[in-house]
Amino acid sequence: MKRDNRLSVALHVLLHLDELGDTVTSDRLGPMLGMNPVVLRRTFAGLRDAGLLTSGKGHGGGYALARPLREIPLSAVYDALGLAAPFAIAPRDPDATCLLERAANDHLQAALDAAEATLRARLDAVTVADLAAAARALAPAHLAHRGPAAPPPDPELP
Amino acid sequence: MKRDNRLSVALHVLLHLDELGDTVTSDRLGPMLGMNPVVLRRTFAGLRDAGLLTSGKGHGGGYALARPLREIPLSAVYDALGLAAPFAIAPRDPDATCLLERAANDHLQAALDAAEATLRARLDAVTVADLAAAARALAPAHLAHRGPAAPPPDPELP
DNA sequence: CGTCACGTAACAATAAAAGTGACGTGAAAC
DNA sequence: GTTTCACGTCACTTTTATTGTTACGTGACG
Repeated sequence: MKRDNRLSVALHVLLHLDELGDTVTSDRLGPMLGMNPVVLRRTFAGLRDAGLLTSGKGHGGGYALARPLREIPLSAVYDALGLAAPFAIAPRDPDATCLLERAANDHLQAALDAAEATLRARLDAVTVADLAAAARALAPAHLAHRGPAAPPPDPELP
Repeated sequence: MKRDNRLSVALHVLLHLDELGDTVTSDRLGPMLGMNPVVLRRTFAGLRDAGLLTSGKGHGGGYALARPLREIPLSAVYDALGLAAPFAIAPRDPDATCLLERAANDHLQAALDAAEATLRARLDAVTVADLAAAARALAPAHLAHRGPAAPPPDPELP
């Protein structure tokens, strides 16, 4: 089963954009992340359309944050990427005529919906700035120069 | 993103095995489900190893339930299939050296873990027999000949 | 002992994602 | 105004995962 890691990549990029505080080109970002620049540009299209980052052409062009990380909940990034569904499993035929299959699929779908709601609640409760703060907490010596750190987010909510 | 529907298929088969109350060969099941018999046998290997169904060779062989549906929570089927992870998204590199990436991946993984816990709780709370009851509730006229129906499971828990 | 059906391995076909090259467009630099 | 840069996007290739298919061994039943 192949898993999509665009969300992970997007968060990583947003954090680096904030750290650099500058516009960065996809040609620089590609090697940094070990990805093809074209693939990155494809991924960023959604983030740009969602207003999370800006893109500029020509000299001095590239990508930059459109707003502070504190105003970007993880769920906004999740939505911006337009991931069809977060699950690797799904009912075989949501509109099956067989009643037995229907009953199975209906309950399976309900369970998946509940799980997705949990995921979304988690992503809603944390901003990208919280991740930056968590990173600073991991290595206070190196990166403790970006303003007062917010209290590290509770790493394990109930 | 490709989604796995083996869980849906497995539940469907278990329900039909119960309805037929007999051993069924993969060559009969394949066309019924629009799947290749070999693929079904591959899928059933896990269910057999987990003790959910029995398989017999030769004349009169095929697959049959190893125990009543009431003793099979959906989570047992889920586990028996050995689905690596229920999610289509994942951190890009769980052991990243970049602290920013680490922070992002750690939180993403925690959110995914929470969602999986929700999914598992749902699958634990329902047995395959509950699905059969739900199917009977959908069409009381047709299939109401398999004993008294349990109350239909609450379709939307909090 | 012949047939049936599982269990598996090896291989082909298919499909999805990623990588690649090319080109148009707008913006800045010169 | 022309050159250079970098995005945006298309078309195409490569890669990888899953599924389908064929084949064959093994045990069970008649």
